[in-house]
Amino acid sequence: MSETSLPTRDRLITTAARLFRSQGYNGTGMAQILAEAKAPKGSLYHHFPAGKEDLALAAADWASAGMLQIINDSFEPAATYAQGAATLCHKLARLFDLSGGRDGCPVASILLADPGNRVFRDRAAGIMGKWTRAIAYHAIRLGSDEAQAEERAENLLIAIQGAWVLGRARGSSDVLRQVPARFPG
Amino acid sequence: MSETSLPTRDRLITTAARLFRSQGYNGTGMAQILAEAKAPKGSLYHHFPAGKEDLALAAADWASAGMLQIINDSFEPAATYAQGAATLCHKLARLFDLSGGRDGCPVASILLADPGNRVFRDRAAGIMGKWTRAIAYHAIRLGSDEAQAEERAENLLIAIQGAWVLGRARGSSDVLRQVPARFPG
DNA sequence: GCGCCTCTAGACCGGACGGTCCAGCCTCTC
DNA sequence: GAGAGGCTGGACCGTCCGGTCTAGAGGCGC
Repeated sequence: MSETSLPTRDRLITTAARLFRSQGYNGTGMAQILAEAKAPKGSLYHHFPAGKEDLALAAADWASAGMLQIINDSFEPAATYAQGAATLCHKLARLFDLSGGRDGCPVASILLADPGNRVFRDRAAGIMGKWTRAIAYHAIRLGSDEAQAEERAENLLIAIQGAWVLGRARGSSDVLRQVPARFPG
Repeated sequence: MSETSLPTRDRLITTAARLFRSQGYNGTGMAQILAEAKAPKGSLYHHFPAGKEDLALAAADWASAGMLQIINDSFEPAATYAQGAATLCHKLARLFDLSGGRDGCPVASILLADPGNRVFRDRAAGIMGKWTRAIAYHAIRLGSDEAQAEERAENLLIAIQGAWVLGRARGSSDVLRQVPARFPG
């Protein structure tokens, strides 16, 4: 965990993102976040006045940025859309394994715990929209027309989300690895 | 809620299943389940000695039986696999709308809150395996060979799970309704 | 040195959490 | 009618929850 050397605020965000992702928003207490981030309570409420919800939104945004990075890293060197999609699934499968076969979608686990929370839900929809647009952008760049690009991007995101759920249940990244073969569209 | 007239034990199971599904396992307190099921604490710990975990497993099993029923109801009258799959997605979309656009996979929301819990995770994997086998059974009945049936069933389950996640974020059943068109395989 | 402001440190709070316990009711059996 | 056992009702418990508050440490410009 190179989290250790970061400034307090970033340490809180990355630690919260990691814990929320594997234990869920409601399953993770502030005390644990504070302890693992080695930060006192005062600092947390200084940086995130609205408390847990503030921190969760920041953690989700941070996780989303990481996901966008992975999407771009996967598609940029790709010669075809299919190749980029395959690389993306492969990278996500590796990260899944690194988490001990536990971590699914970072945004879903943080922001979709209680869909009654409109702020969380809207943010989740916004973030996933960004992901779709990022994938669609590369699809167009790699030869798809606009309509097909949008469809491909959405299909890929649905498949990845489904694979994350099944993969968590089975504790295996196989589902994620099979996505490109199962859904070549 | 026709839950009201059921015997206490069943009232607890159905109420717990409903609340866990929309608020998550960790987001739902025993007090709320007890209040909405109109049952006293003593009864709960009489019927489910191990408490919340016991109740969650029973609720997941009950929800799984409901899902199997929907799968069978969808595929039995179908003339082709594609038709059965379309009916299934349509039925799930209707239920999704009835929940106010909130409820995703009942089993995932109950048993996958913390994948560190092996009992929960194994049960989730077992239940989803049942669903896959049920779908595959109908695929074979409707003309698929065994290998294709298994692949089709798994594909459909992945797509539905993904659509549940995206649908929750957007508060819309559209994703679920589009699954048959997006993933005809 | 001084005042200022950001950030740290942790004691403290009320309430909600899951769980225990037991007295008593109701029904079923003899 | 007596006794037994399944079930109910709810008081009660220790723990952990997210959040507040205040005292002061540390770096900055002047």
